[in-house]
Amino acid sequence: MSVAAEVFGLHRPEFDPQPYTFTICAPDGEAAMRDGVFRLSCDADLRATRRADTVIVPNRPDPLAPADPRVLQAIRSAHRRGARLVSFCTGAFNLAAAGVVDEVSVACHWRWADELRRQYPHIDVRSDVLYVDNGSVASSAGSAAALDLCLHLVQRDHGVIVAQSVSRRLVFAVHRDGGQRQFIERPRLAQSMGSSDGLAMALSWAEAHLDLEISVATLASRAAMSVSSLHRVFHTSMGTTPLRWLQRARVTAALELLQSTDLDLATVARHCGFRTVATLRTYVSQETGLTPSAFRSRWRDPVPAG
DNA sequence: TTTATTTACCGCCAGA
DNA sequence: GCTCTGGCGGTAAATA
Repeated sequence: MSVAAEVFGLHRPEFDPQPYTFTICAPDGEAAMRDGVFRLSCDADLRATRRADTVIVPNRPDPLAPADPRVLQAIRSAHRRGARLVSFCTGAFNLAAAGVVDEVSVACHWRWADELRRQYPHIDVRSDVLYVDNGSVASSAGSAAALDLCLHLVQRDHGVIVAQSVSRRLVFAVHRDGGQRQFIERPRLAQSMGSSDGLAMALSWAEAHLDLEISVATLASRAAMSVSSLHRVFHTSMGTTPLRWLQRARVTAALELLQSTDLDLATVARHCGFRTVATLRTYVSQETGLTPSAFRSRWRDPVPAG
């Protein structure tokens, strides 16, 4: 709940109009939070979901207890009229109970994934990723993953500049891709030899020098380890590969330049380490579904709407 | 969009 | 015997 309030509910004087209007609602205007540790009272009841573009379903206090039928009805109604549904953590139980994720994958906190599968065996439950965005329904694992999902949604709604502004205000250093693992394991190598510092320095260096041609071998050399070890460390600690990490860093930088400058595509490509505009186009399209020019046209206006 | 080339990934193995 | 590392080679993916 606090993640949603922080990202979507906070007043942001840097934007006019505000990117979002935010309302907390609950049956009877009250809800038990954090397994009943405290109760939240709010001004709105579930009728507020009838006009929302996005309905966020935070964690359910007790996934083993029956869901509140009024909440399920509100979720179904919102889904029917085309509102976007978002769940955090055990909120996935409510989406499943409402029958709105029968056809799509749903992410859930790893601790509750087996129970969700047991209760709803026909649903594709993802406990290995941070979040899943199916367009009309998005779901995430625990609280930190919820933050990743929220920033992903802000970027989808308002572009990379607004998302980065929100991220900075949160002092949230790195937005993680949804496909990354829920578990971040610290490699024993890093603990014993301090090589995590080497890796961190290598990644910092790469982010500061994206205009250079950086190969996996270069990254490995900067991190003072072999290519084989680099692959292992990436797989274990981040659930991705060196190249995929590098590509994401390049695309993020490119989107920022597209949105905040008038640089021509060749210059943007060069600044971000894409050797040709065609390569830039491929990755921007992959990430956003838009060509670089279309992305720029879509987000060039710094004042967000809606 | 297609094609050829380069590079990355990953499983396996041997050595420390 | 276990863990970690680095190299090799086949396959897949990326890139020009």
